[in-house]
Amino acid sequence: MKWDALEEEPCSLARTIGVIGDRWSLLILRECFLRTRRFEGFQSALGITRHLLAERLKKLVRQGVLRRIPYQESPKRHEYILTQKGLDLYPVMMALVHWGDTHMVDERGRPLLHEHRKCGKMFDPVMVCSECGEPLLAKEVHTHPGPGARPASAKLPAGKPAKAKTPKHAT
Amino acid sequence: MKWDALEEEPCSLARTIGVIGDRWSLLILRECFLRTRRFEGFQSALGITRHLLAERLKKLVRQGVLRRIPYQESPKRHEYILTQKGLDLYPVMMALVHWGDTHMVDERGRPLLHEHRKCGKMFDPVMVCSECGEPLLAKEVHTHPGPGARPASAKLPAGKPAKAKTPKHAT
DNA sequence: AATTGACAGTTCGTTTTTAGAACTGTATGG
DNA sequence: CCATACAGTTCTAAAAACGAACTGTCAATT
Repeated sequence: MKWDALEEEPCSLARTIGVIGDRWSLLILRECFLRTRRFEGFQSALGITRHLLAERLKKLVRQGVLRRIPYQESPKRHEYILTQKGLDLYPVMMALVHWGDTHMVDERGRPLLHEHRKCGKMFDPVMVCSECGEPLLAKEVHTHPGPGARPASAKLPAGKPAKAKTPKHAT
Repeated sequence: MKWDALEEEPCSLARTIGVIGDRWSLLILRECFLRTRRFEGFQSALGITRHLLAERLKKLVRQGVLRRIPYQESPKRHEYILTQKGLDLYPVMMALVHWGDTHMVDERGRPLLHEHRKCGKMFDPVMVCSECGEPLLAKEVHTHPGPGARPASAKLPAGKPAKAKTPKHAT
C-alpha cells in the first residue's frame, strides 16, 4: 500500500492517518500546541533531522494543518502556525495524552496535569455523544454506511470481519 | 532519536506514540475495533506484508494492547483481541475518525455515520471536561507539571517554546 | 573588514525499515 | 495424494530515515 493512497480510502480514520499518522508529524503537532512556531524550535525540541523536519512541515502545510507565515523580510523567515484544521486536532492530542496518562505512566505519576480554566479544576478529557452527552462506549455505538461509503469500506465498530476472500484492502 | 526512547520520555503523548503511533498499528487497531481477530483477516483487510503484520501484532501484544488467545489446538492458532488497555483507545480512534469526517471528506460525504444506542441518534464525538462537562478548547486549558514531570519536559498547551539553546530533545 | 552566530533550509552517503514474493509447517477435505 | 486454510518466517530489493556537513542571508561583534 502506498501511503498516499490512504487519503483516497473511504474511511475517515485512514484518511486522517494519511495526514498525521506518522510519528514525527504527531510530535511536530505536539510542539505546535506547545507554541513552537519556528524551524529551529522544532528541530531542537524534537531532535528530528532537519531534512525530515522540512519535509514534514511542507506536508502539513500542503494539507492545510499548518500555515506558513512570514515574520520577517531581509532573510525571508517564516513561522508555522496551526490553522483551524490544525487546531481541530486538539481532541486527538488530548485523547492520546489521556491514554498515555492512564496506561503509560511510571511510578512517579503523570508528567503533567490539565486545568480547565472554565471550571478551575484538574480534569481528564472525556469523549461524549454530541446528542445526549453520555460518555461513549464502543459497544454502544453502531455504524451505518454514510453517503461516502463504498461496498466493502471500513467502519469503526461493527461490520463483518472482512472474511478472508478479500484479495486486497477494501476499495 | 530511537523510537523505543519515546516510551521513556516524560510526555504521555510521546509514550502513546511510541506504542501506537505508526500507521500500521493504527490501521491494525481499526480492524480490531471492526472485530477482526485473526492473522489472515488483518492481512487481507489491510494489504500489509505478512512480515510487518507479525511484527506489529507481537509489539501490540507485548505492550498489552492486544491479547493472543488460542482458539484451536492441532495446528495451534491464536486470535488477537483487544485488552481493556486496547479498548481504551476508542476515544483516540473516534477523535481521528471525527477529524477525518470534518476535514477529509470528499463531495460524497462521510464514509459512515455513528449511531449512539443509548439515545438512538446519529452523533459526533465531543471531548469534554470530566469536571464540568463543557467542551474542551485548547485555549481554555492550562497545564501544570505533574509528579512525573521533569524540568524541560513537554506539555500539551502552554509552556515555553523550548527556546533554542536545548541541545537535543528534552530528557 | 572579517568573523561569528542565528536561522532555515538542502545535499549526500550510510543505516534501518518496508515492500513483495516465496517458502515452511500443520491439519482438514476431497 | 493433492489442494486449501491458516499463521507465520525468510530473503532480496526498494524506500525512508539518520547524521553530518554544507549553502545562503543577514545582524551583531571583533
